[in-house]
Formats: sequence, structure tokens, C-alpha cells
Amino acid sequence: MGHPKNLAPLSVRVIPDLPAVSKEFDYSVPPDWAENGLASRIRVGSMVRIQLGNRSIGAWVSEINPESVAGITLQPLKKLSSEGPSVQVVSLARWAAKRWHGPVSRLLKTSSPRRMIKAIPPERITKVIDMPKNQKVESAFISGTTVVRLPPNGDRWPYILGAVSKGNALILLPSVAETNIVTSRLKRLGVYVGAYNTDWSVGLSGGTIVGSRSAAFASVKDLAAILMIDEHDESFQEESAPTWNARDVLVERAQREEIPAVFISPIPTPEICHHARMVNVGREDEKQAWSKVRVVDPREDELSVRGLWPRVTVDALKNAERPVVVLNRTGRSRLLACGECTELVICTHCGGAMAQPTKNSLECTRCGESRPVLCSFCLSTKMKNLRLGVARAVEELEALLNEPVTEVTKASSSLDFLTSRVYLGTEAVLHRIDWSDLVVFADFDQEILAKRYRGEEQAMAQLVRAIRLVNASGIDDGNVIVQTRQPKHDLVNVIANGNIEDWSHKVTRRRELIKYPPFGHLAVISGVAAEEFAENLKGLNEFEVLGPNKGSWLVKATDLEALTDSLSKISRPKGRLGIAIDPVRF
DNA sequence: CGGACAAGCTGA
DNA sequence: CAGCTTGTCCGG
Repeated sequence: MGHPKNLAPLSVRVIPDLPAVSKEFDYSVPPDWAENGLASRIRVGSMVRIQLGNRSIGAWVSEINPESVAGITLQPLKKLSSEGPSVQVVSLARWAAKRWHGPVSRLLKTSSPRRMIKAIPPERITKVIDMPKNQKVESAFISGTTVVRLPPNGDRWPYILGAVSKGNALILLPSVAETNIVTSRLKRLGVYVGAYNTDWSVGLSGGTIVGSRSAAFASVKDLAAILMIDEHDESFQEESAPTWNARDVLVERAQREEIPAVFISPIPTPEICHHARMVNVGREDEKQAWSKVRVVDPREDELSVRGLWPRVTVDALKNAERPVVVLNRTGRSRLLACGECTELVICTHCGGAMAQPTKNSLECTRCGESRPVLCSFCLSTKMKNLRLGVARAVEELEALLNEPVTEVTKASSSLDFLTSRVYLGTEAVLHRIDWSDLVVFADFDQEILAKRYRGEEQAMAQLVRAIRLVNASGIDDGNVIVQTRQPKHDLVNVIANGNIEDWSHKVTRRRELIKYPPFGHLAVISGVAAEEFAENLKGLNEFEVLGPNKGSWLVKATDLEALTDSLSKISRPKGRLGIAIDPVRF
């Protein structure tokens, strides 16, 4: 066996900060580190600098006094750079790297302080917070993993207090803005709390950590409770590989440390419902919150322009204080027909539909090919707009209301704000405006008909946001209008009746049927090497391999471990290869 | 990842 | 065969 672990280490094993290097290396601890006290500060997770080949590289200590392969003379560590993730978090990062098939170093990086920390600050006094006198909150935090379906306008603060009443807590919220609000509110209460990643060391020294996705990997001493707010939010999933998900990381963490974890959301995902015990909060409150949504069928008004602006909507828009219209199509038009010969405007390259992003150009929605506004059949320059985009919709609405309308998209700057009463834009508008008394979804059918995986959940998430916006107005009759030509559609029924529980079951059952997460697992393979790699996987006859679809292959598996094992074992062709496990979008 | 080194290609 | 490109291997 090696050396006693409680003495200053003589050698360490490290994980280099190089995503492409999966190997770990052993280094000796310089003899003089024992004298100046550096050696005794080394622990698993410590951040060091090493010489690898002829380069100086950052690394994390993964093992103390490892049994090194014989016949290798160890190089000395160059520097002890910083405090790093706790042993528990290093182990968690290892687990996540395997789970999402990515390099550990990537996850260790999110687990690490952004600025080097020489020493852990002393523990500060924190105010003891009482568990709120709320039976639902109390029972949620007793033990195990719990999911709470809280209405869109439900108060989350008691749950935050519940979490910190247990001791040092880890609280995750979807956005940095919300993180900052919660952090300062807790600070004012006297709670020793820090925002991730800026106040990284607060966790290690024994405090509560509040943060967004990356905080799932925060090191917290004596962690006592975990809370995730708005569990359904897609921002909890990393978009690029490894496509790890904060929710799953927290579920694993709670199990490992045997602490209560509470996930709250108005529309919890099938994933969390699968892993947690469900608590419903007030069916009546839920119905009440969703009753803000009114369903309007634009066909009921024959005079409506192109079906987008029925009179009920226009009247509501006129009477509202600050109305917001959501239309999830960028540019001027997404689908055109020739004004002369009525042919659909199609890309001469790939046959995809041409969109009109600006007044004078056409662009293929599939391959990106562009050309001037010109019919390829009769050379006419007159176009009929079949599916108008935000830019054109703004012009139409301005004409209808006889006043300026501000266009808001992902790209528009926040400087143009407060210039008008009416706002129109893509989903981004719901993130940019802090209150409104009327939100109109101009074409909800687009959301319903989009045959995207999680399409319905994304549509519901937009509605949740809208309900919260009109609730923030303080105006009692603030509401949300959903325009659809399918008033009998399942999802529309759910919305109209506020029957979220039924919908939730339906989504879960659907997932189960097609063996999608959490009932099965997916790997999306992309890049130049994808085709050959997918062929190799097909050869195993163990997984269903579908594709190609836009250059990507979809691998379906019932067992996650079998999938990730095969992905690492199978021969990897040269060239770029992207592997995304259970991504939200593909 | 990036350097080292080996094998492959080209030109006179 | 020098001089260059391309590929594979390996680091403690």
C-alpha cells in the first residue's frame, strides 16, 4: 500500500485541464512543500500547475499518494494554484462525465472558482432561519427527492426559507437575474450566502450557495438541502457536449449525500416526476392561475386580416396598458408565394421554402441559399406573404392600431425600450419586458403543430412566462390570449381548463411509449465522422440507430450504461465527432 | 491539446 | 534524398 493519507502527501494523481486528454498523470510533491506548509494543504480537488511534455498546464488533484506505475520518475508539481472542488464534487463530476459521455475536466472547470483562491475564508455566523409554518413546505423538506407542482403565480419564497432552515443549502434558479434577487434577499435576512460562481468560497467555508445551472457543481460544506426553482426551464441543460443537466446532477447529489432535494415548477418535466415524489399544491389555485389564459379562434372573425388579428384581439390590444404580442417567426416572411403565377417560392438549390428576412432578399430556411426577391418561374418581383414574420407583423399591427409598435427579437437592443405602448416579437419579448397586462400569442398553432421533441413543453413554458408577466402588472384583469385554429386540440383543452395534472400524465405516457428520456436514452451523433461511427454502432445490433437527419444520427437505448459503455468502446473514426446524450433539442 | 517523430509524397 | 505534408502517438 501507499503512504498514510493523513500525513503530508508525497505524490498525487492529477486530471489535466485538457479536454482531449482523458488520461491521469502522477506527480511528486516537491520536498520543500512539506516545510513551507503547502503540502498539507493539498487535497483531492486542489488546483495545481503541472509540466506535461513541454507545456505548463492546470490540473486537479484526483488522488493522494497513488500507486504509480513502476519505472516512471515522477516530475514535481510546479505550483499549488488554488482551492478547488470538494472530494464529493470531484466524484460527482466523474459521475456526470460518464453519464453524459464527456471529459471530466470540462465539468471540473464548472466546479472550480473562476478566480484562484489561496485560502478558504473563515466560516461566518449565519442567522438560523425557522422552517416556515407551511405544511406543504415542511413535508417537502423532510427527506428524499420531492417535486412540487406550484402554480405559475405561486410564492416560491417559503421554499427558499425551507431550504435554508435545514442548514447550508444549494439553491438553483434559471437566470442570473433571479439568482441575484434571491441572494440579496437572503443576505438581508442575515443568512451567510453567496452567488455562484463569484462567491465560490462561501460554499467551502460553510454557507448557502445560490446560482444558475453551473451551481449544481458548487462545493458546499455540510450541505443540508437542495432546492431547484422552475425545474422545467431549459436553461438547466447545457447545450454543448457534454449536455449535462443540473436537475439530474442534483438528484444524484441528493441521493449520494442523503439530503432532501425539492424541485418546484408549474409544469414539472417527466424526468423529475420519474425520480421524485409528487406534491400537488392547490388544484384550485392552479386552475385560478391558468384561468388568465383565454383561447381565441381567429376564424370566428371574418374581417380579420390574414387571420392574425381578429377583432377581439385588436380590441383587447387597444384597451390594454402595455400589450405584448408573441410571434415566433423572425424576419419579414417565412413562406411566400408569387403574386403573379401563385407558385410557392422555393429554393432552386434544395427545394426548401424561401423566407424573406428583409425587404429585398430571400433566404432558404433549409440550406441558407439567398437570392433577390424574384419568382424563379415567372421572374415576377411581386410576392404574396403566406406566413408573415415579426417584421411584417409589426407593420400590419401599426396600421391596425394607428400607433408605433416596438419590435423585440433576440437581436434587438434594450435601448429601444419604453418607446411605445405595444410590443411585438419572438419569444424573446417575454424575457425582455418586466410587466404587461396583456400577452397575445398570435399563432399558437405553430407551437402546437411543431413536431419537435418537447414542443408542447416549450409551448407551456412560454405560457407560464406570460401568466407571470401579466401577474406582475398588479392589474387584476391582466390576461393572456392564445390564438389557435384548433380549439379542440388536446393541449388547448388543457390550457383552457387549467388541467395540468392530466397533461403531465399524458406527456409522461407519450415519452414512455416512444422510450424517450427518462424511460430510455438518446445519443445524437454529429460531425464528419458521424456516419462511420453510426455504422459501427449499428453493427452492434444492440441499439436503434436512426438517421441521418440534417447530418446527425439518433441512437436510442433502453439502458444508459450500455449506451455510454458502447460509445467509449467502439472504434472512433478520425475527424470531428459530436456526441450529445439526452439533449433537449436535436 | 500540441510537440515529436515517422511515414508518405514530390521534384529534379 | 532533401524538404515538406500528413498522420499517429504520447505525456507522469
